Amino acid sequence: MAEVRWLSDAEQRAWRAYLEATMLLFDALDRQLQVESDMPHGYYEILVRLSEADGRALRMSELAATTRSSRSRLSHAVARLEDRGWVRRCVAEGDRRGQVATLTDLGFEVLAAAAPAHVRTVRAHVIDRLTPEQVAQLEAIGRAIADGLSEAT
Amino acid sequence: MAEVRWLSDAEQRAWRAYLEATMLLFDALDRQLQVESDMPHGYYEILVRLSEADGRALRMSELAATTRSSRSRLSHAVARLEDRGWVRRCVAEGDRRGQVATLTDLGFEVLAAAAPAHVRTVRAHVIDRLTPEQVAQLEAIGRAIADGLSEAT
DNA sequence: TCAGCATAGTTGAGCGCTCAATTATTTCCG
DNA sequence: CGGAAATAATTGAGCGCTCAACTATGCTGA
Repeated sequence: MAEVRWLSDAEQRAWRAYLEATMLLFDALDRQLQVESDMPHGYYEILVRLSEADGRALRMSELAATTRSSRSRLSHAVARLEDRGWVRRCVAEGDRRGQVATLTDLGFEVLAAAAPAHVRTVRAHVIDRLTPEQVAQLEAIGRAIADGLSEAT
Repeated sequence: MAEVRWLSDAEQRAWRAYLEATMLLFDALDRQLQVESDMPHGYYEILVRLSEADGRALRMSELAATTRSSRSRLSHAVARLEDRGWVRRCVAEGDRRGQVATLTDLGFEVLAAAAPAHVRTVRAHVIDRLTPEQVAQLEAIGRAIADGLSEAT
């Protein structure tokens, strides 16, 4: 094992600030969505991605890719969304292994009802607390980190 | 309900980049710690905070505050850490309602063994992918968000 | 052609977290 | 003082996620 390059003070402060912010933020987002719309943040993400897709439908694997979640996580989640009638699954044309998840009208309505309060929460805790420059910086930083983690194909 | 101020394109991109990065990152951190040190990231955080405290001990409520976790979460977590022999609990002097969690020698060793690989992971996925300026920006952004969420006393 | 491997997705056990309820102790103040 | 409220922490039910194992279908080449 090579030497460990510990974090400098500045790096440590940045890392901890990011961790702290993210922890508090994710808890807050989850709570807001849970209380006001009866769904965890992960479900909201799934509904959003489906709502943006052609025909409001996506293959399970595509949906897993865009939501950055494992196949297993998605399977469990979509199963529950289906129970609620927010999403419907059917076999994909041309590949009977595949499943296509489709957002139902009810699912779309639920999403439309949840979105305003969710966006307000994101604004209140993140966007509106940052300068436009910081918003741009956050995008660049996020991209740098995400790209590094994505390339692990 | 007031009008909704939806996110602009730039805001949307920043928010999604941050979400994506954080999702991938937290999954990666959790997996690394789980595989190499048999603990979730949350447990690591608890061990770190205890190791930095005077006498390697903290009141449950202080530990909850510094790790930004609920009392309930912490109770469950410390119960498991105690089962593993990494932490010990005893009643606080002067207030028999309180409990003091103390890092055991074994717990300290486990933390010391886990730390190098964890720090390498944080470097590889975050710090070393950012410029020093970006590290400073991340701290400022993190602080802005965390401060907003903390003030909800 | 068909065996072997790859791909798509599901399933169940086990764990950590949330919420609400609960226990135990201390503080406040009429 | 003594009862009510505040504080400290735990507990258990329920849910979402991970991992590993599994089913089912498609592809590929000797």
